[in-house]
Amino acid sequence: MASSTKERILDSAERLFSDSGLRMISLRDITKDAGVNLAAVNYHFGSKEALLKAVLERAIYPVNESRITLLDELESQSGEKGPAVEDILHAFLGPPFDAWSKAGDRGLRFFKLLGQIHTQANPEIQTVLLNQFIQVLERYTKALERALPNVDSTEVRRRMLFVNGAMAQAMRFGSNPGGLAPEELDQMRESLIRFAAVGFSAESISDLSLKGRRS
Amino acid sequence: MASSTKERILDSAERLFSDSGLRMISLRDITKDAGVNLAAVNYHFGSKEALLKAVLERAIYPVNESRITLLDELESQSGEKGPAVEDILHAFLGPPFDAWSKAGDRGLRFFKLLGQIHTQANPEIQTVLLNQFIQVLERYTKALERALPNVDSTEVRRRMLFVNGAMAQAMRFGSNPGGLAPEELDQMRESLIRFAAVGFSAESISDLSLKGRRS
DNA sequence: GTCTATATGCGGATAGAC
DNA sequence: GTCTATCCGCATATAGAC
Repeated sequence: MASSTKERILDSAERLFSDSGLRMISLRDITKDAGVNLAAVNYHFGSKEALLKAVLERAIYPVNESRITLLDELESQSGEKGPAVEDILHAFLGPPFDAWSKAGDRGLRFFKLLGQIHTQANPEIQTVLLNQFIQVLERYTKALERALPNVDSTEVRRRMLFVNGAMAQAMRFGSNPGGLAPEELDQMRESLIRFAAVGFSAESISDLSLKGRRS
Repeated sequence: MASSTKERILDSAERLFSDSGLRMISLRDITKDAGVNLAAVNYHFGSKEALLKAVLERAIYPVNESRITLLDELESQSGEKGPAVEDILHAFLGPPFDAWSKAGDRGLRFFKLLGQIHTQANPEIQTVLLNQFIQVLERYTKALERALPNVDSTEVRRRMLFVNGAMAQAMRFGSNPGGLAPEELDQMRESLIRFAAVGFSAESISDLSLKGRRS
């Protein structure tokens, strides 16, 4: 067989949840799309919520795993001063973009799905998700603090927030109807890394006034 | 009376939609929270979707309006070269932050609500929303292109995407339980403007390689 | 493991009295 | 304008035959 009932359910659920939200999609929608019986969901997963968890784990785990691996490699290869800002950001931003371009439709869906979770899922599921990501975020924040000894810690964390938001927005944009061609996707990634690296390396706020620099 | 039935419905709907999503919240939830009768929603607004539109218009219009006004002022006061990047970004990012700090709980809800719309609303509502915002975005993009003659147009648009995402993420973060103290909010805004201004002013991608700058 | 049939409840919307 | 009562459809979940 091409794929098992369980996998077909996961595929359909991932696609439909991502495109249209968690609550808008019924088990009937999913089972119809997957070409399986309605009762199969409860047989294989137990409930709609348990199905959502299974979808999440399958989709998200590989990206975070890859980010950790890449940072490990960077740190083992770098010298006393640790990896450079650009390299760190490349390791952080690369995997989601790679997932996007390599996995075709499935890759970009990952980010829509994150958005759906963030706005709709119950706290328990959000926590499961957040805990995984926080581990990654902490590792990267520490690496960046080391690479930027002149920027204070709370400022590094704020900037990491900005980078995350910028990345999510770029992904959402690319997943619109029409989408992005492969070379546009590459440009987007490089632009983002550059934008983030320059922003991260900025001096702290007090150095320059934000006004009166016209002409 | 403290507020009319219509206003109480709008207040409750805004809060509940923002916190928990559009589809998760029923008219029964809203009318119970507002302390009004279930049938009042259909009497005053006609349908759940019409209620959502009313909530949106009330929440979003003032911010975009304010952004346009501020840019008008900047441009009338600036000379031949037009406003500086920092000033433009200040005008773009200021109003949402002001709404946030001034309106108390209501201000921050605005951004959660945007997120809900983006992931859950039907295309018609998204389009209404987007059309308003696109006008603002176009005005600001043109101003930035003028201020950055050495950065090409598609790159300016990409960076505007990043700024939007960073802003949204900052807002979402601040709206978490615990939230941000007023002075932390100010720091967040200044950090974001600085981060964005520096990122915007970066040279185009080809100038520096992104690798091999370690040690 | 997979199906049909059904239990049970919540959803939006409305009719019609007051 | 506001209320109660109700229509009707769709949701999740499960029972039980095959």
